[in-house]
Amino acid sequence: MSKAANTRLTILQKAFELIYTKGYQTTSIDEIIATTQVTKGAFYYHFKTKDEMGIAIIEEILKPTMQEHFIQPTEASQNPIEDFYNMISYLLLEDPFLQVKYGCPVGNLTQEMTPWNNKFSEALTELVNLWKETIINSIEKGKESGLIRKDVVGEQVAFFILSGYWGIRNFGKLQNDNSVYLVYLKELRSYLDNLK
Amino acid sequence: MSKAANTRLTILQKAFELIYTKGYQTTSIDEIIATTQVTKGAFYYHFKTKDEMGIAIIEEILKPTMQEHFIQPTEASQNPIEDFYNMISYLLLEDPFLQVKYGCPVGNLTQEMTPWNNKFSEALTELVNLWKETIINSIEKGKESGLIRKDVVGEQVAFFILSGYWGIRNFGKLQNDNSVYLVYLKELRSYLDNLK
DNA sequence: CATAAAAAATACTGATTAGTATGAAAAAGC
DNA sequence: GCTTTTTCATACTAATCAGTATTTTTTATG
Repeated sequence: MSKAANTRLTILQKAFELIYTKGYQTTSIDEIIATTQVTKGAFYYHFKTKDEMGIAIIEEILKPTMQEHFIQPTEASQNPIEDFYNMISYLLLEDPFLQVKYGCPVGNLTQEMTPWNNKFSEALTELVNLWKETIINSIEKGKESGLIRKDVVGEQVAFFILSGYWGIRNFGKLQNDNSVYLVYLKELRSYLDNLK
Repeated sequence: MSKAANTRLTILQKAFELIYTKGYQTTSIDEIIATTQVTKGAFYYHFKTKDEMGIAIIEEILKPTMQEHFIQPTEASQNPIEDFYNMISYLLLEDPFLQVKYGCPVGNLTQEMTPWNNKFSEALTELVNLWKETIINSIEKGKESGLIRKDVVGEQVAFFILSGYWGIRNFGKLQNDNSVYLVYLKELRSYLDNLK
């Protein structure tokens, strides 16, 4: 990777960490360049505005991560119900980057940036739709293989699972204690079993 | 109500509206006093800091509203499952103040202010716990009256319902279209029926 | 009405914000 | 090596921010 490309990636990664923990609006460019040891000239060479950097974080950091961790595993799945549970459980309890008190990066950005910033809304919508469609496809496969009841509606379940995940992440932020995750997961288990 | 008390209440109400639509951090005191037609001297006579005003909004606007609209109706309920659905459905589709694109005021504040502001966390936790406990009590009553299965765990269901609500509110913000609510409500109906 | 206290008005401050103007260094192309 | 383009560095600006200092007006109380 060229030195310039490295500078750009460093900015994106460090900025993302700051934004995840502090929020987008309250993370200043001065703070970003201080922690990255990059000058303002360099920053504005790579990004025309702060928002352009924000979009780049979604496209170049969040999107690939989501592809790798959620989309591909789910697509390869043979047992949707088991894998939905494992996916959520992994995200809540085991993912090494995510922390209870900081919630879900995508959920946070959605809450903070919509409905005022169209660019953010579009980029985030694309991200979320990707995840949603993958879940729907997985449910359809499960219905064909007999693991899921035929009368289950994929879209409804997808929204229900993802909503619950975003919501419990918000509870986690509030309580800063992953015991809420454990309670939630028990009920998720029960809900998912009812799809069989 | 004295003129002073009226000034204070006006500030709280208008500030709350601004914060609901724009977010807390991005709503400035200058903006609040501009829309309320109140001077800075008056504002800082009533509130020592911006955060003190924020807490007052939670205590004096959000809390009474929640008491009136969610707590009392649920406590009076004879049929928990039906009333849970109606409560969520009302909030999503009928409440005259709430708007799809702005999400849930309590959820928004939680996302934005935790984990950095302890005062906010405490005030919001109190609010949410009130709601949660009311749901749990209602479930217990439902179990006694035979409307809900005995093996249902109240706390799990409470978290599941509230998480789903917060989450779908965030989806609403993202899509700015209440069709996501309709899809969500269908699955909620199905989930709740499984508690019988 | 007189006085004291409460309530509000005005003008300011220092810090922080995103973004810019300009020039210097580094890298690439020939 | 020379030139051009890319990449980065420094110093600045105008706007906005939460909060303060001070004074004036309004209200309550005797």
